[in-house]
Amino acid sequence: MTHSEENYLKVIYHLSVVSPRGVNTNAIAGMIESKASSVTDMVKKLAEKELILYQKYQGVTLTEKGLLAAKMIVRKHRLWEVFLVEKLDFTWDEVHDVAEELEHIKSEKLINKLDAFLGFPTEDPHGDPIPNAKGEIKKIDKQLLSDLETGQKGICVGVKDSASSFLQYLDKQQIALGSKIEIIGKETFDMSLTIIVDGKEMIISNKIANNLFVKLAT
Amino acid sequence: MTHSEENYLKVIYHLSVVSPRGVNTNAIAGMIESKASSVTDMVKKLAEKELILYQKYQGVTLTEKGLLAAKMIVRKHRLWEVFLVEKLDFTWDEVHDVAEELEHIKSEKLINKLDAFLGFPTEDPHGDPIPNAKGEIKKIDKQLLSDLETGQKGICVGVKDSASSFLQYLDKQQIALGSKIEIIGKETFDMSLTIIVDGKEMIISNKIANNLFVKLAT
DNA sequence: AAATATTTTTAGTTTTGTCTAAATTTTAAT
DNA sequence: ATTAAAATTTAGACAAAACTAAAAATATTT
Ligand SMILES: [Mn+2]
Ligand SMILES: [Mn+2]
Ligand SMILES: [Mn+2]
Ligand SMILES: [Mn+2]
Repeated sequence: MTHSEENYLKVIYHLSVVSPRGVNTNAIAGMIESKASSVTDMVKKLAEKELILYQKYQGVTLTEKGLLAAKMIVRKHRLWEVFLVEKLDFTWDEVHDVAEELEHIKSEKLINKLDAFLGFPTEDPHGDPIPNAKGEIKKIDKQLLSDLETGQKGICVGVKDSASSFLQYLDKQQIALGSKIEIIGKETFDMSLTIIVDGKEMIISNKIANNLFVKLAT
Repeated sequence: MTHSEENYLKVIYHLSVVSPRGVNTNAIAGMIESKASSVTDMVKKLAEKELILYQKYQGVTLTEKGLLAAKMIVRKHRLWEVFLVEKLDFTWDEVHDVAEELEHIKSEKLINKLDAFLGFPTEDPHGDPIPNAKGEIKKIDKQLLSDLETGQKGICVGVKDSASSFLQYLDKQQIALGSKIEIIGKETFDMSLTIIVDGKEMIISNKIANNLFVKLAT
């Protein structure tokens, strides 16, 4: 599989979460940063290789084979992110672009040895699950902070968006994975939240709350 | 720079050692495993980018810029080889192909952090020198085992060829970097050598002796 | 020095992955 | 049910990196 084919497969995999009944050409083009016509071409090739099911005008879905291949790319991406943060002292906002390149290195032995070296981590630095060598993913019990009610408490376990500007904002506010968050107020006008993060009170916008995953604390 | 351009540059760099007055089209084609006509095309592109000097029919030489770029690729290749052996427990015959891919990852920060993580190694698992971040290379005092006289002793410090079949042969004979080698006899007919490796006597062919580097022990 | 062999370059194709512009199909709105 | 809008596909083109076959330049023999 080429570099480009792998990128398409991964994007289709991610889009499948929200569009399980078929991923659109345009959505793929948006993620890959290419044009719809280019997507049509590539999608035909992937269908030819039986990695996806493609019906003209109806969008695409991954086959079993394509799903496993996509998971293996995601596995590599996330393991490399763990390596960069844990071993090379990268910050969580610096790792994504490098991992985008590293995920294409073709060596099963490499990735399995890396996995062992890192102690078989189950989550990456952004709280996303890492598929194991068989492609199995441990379901993480989490929900968006924006879905919590006033008075509820949770522990920050992941980010939905991992744009570096967002991650750097979180660093500045001292919000990290593991932080205890309690909601003490909701503004109905703009849906902004007043929260207490590890004892410190602050106000965050709805957009922030919409991109933070928490595990509900009872 | 593309993947392919980097491979050409690296090959030209290696061939420059034996052909400092200009590397031939055919020699490059042999190493890249492509055809002379393809080399001509690529060589024009590299000259256009001022990475090499190219005169029709006269071979190519690296510019300062091209030399530094080539050294950075070699640096990455060898640091990744050290990583694979030291941290992921690969054997020295398994690392080259993976490093061929890893050497193209584009991140200065990554390679310098990797360098630090590995403790700034100066040689790779095959005894080849690793250029530092400035492109400086520590000259290693070594010579071919085949150039030693009967009675001389040395310590194995590197291999000239690093084909996995050769490396596996060395493993089988328990010859490794650091082994003490003494020449106790030379056969004039086929230039085979009788040697003592860490106390163990054995016979090796001229081809083996021609691919082993030793540091002379006084 | 001329003839021959070798090396290198040019010319013309191919494949991969992209693009623009036009045509087609599907979806949404009157 | 038409019509308008949006999404998707087709057609044709291009750049990168490879190839084969033929032409040109250089090197080697006789
Ligand atoms: Mn990422
Ligand atoms: Mn991640
Ligand atoms: Mn190598
Ligand atoms: Mn090496």
